[in-house]
Amino acid sequence: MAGLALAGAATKNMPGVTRFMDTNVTSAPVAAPKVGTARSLVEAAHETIRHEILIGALAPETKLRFEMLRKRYGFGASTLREALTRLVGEALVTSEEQKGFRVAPVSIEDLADLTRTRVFLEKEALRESIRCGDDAWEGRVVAAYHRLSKTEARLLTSPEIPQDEFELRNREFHQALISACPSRWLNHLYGVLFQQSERYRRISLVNRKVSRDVHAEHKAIFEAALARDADLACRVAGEHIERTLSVMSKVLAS
Amino acid sequence: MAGLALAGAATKNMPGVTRFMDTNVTSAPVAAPKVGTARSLVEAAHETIRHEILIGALAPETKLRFEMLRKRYGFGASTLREALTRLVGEALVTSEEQKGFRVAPVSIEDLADLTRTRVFLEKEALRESIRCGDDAWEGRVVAAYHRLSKTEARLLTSPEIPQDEFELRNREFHQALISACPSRWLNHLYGVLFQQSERYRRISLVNRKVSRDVHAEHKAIFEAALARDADLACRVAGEHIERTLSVMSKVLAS
DNA sequence: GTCAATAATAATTTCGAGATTTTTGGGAAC
DNA sequence: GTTCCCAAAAATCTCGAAATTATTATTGAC
Repeated sequence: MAGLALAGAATKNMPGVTRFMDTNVTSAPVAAPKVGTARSLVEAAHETIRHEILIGALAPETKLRFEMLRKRYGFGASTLREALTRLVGEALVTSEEQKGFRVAPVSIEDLADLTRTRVFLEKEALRESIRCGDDAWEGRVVAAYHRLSKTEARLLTSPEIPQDEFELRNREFHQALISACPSRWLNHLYGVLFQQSERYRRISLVNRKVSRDVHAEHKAIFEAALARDADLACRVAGEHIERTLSVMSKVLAS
Repeated sequence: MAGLALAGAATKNMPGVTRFMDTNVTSAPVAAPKVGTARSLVEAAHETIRHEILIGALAPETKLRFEMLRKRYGFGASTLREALTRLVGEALVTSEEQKGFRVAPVSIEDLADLTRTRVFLEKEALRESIRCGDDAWEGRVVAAYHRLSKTEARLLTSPEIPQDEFELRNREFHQALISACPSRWLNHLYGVLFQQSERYRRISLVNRKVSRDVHAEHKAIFEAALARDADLACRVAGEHIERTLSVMSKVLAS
């Protein structure tokens, strides 16, 4: 019964790894991790749909019908349901009882509120991080800044391709900056807001180049943080975020 | 087929309302809402388990096995799964892939961090609320304060019974205070933290009387808010929360 | 006696079917 | 022309079973 189960049921329970390679029956345990390193189908579905929402492939307020999602991604109803529930917790999806799920709406008002709140949290977290940061923290910041700079330089020459990579490096840099803040809750809440901002950035910057000198802004934050000048770092970081808001608002309004 | 479905399947899909009254077959649409006004079984399960966690009936770090939950509450596996996923989003439950769900742990460190962060958010929200509050806001605050005072008075004479009611009034009062804050995000994040605090309060105060004069503290916040003295209100509210922390920490440490 | 390998057990994860609710569209009454 | 009602269709919600994974118990070797 073991052999039977292995062959026929690989597509039943196992995560994306096995699910996406069902052409032959070989039990090769090799990795074909279409979606990161998901350890369950729910996690794979969660990551997939989250990504689709973040990049705008699933537009705001799109009705998320199970039939559509089933055909598009191949997950079962219960799996999709739980993945969507997770996304509701991250405020990327809204749900109304008996009426299903929708991609969370966007608006200029929400973006302004989100940005304001994010600046409020980031300033506090950054101040604490600068106060508490040790050598390991400095190392993380330097490393993240270096990787971000590389990606930014690459964007100048081949601007279109590595949008996902830029988002990743950008998030890593910002999270490295506040990673020495000892408050778990502040970190957690900031993460939620940052992801929301990421979505607005992706929606706004579809097929657009970054016009202003983002690299210079990152450099200013980086240097202020390493110099342990909390006041300066907070001011520069706040201006950085609000300048981003300004650009995004204009795009959204158009 | 309609009649058949109505009789036999009342326990299948409908929310707690019908689920908990399956003795007779009358189609009386009356309400017997055991769990609030849940519109689906998932919502009923969510509210039920959340309440059990908040009051400590499900102790921190308890393993939440589906078999146990199924027998205890009568919900199906998928329903329970989604309810637990919602609770993960509220940080009342933790989950580890392939290893199931647990009631979120508690610790003095987490309580301290939670309280600090909550004070940080509450001060900002309260300041904004006082700045933007109109007559309707004042009305809500007066009403909530009045109801809370009544409940507090009742607690002095019959201290044990209405713990749930006190929590409800207390939450309504605190949320009324910041309800004029125009930031949806600040309100949302504050709600998450407040619920966490509620849990610590309930765990700490099991079978204990409130020793200090909580009513006087509420009164001070109330008067400062209505006087539109933001600085005073923030200071008093912060002291109120931190005094609560002090009591809870001692209980938790014992 | 300890440790590793293996079988048995228990728990989680996933899917598909069945049931209910919501939505939609046509038709009659006013 | 508008409104209301009812039937049909589509979508959501729920459950139980099947399958995989994790955990525990047992056996054998060193």
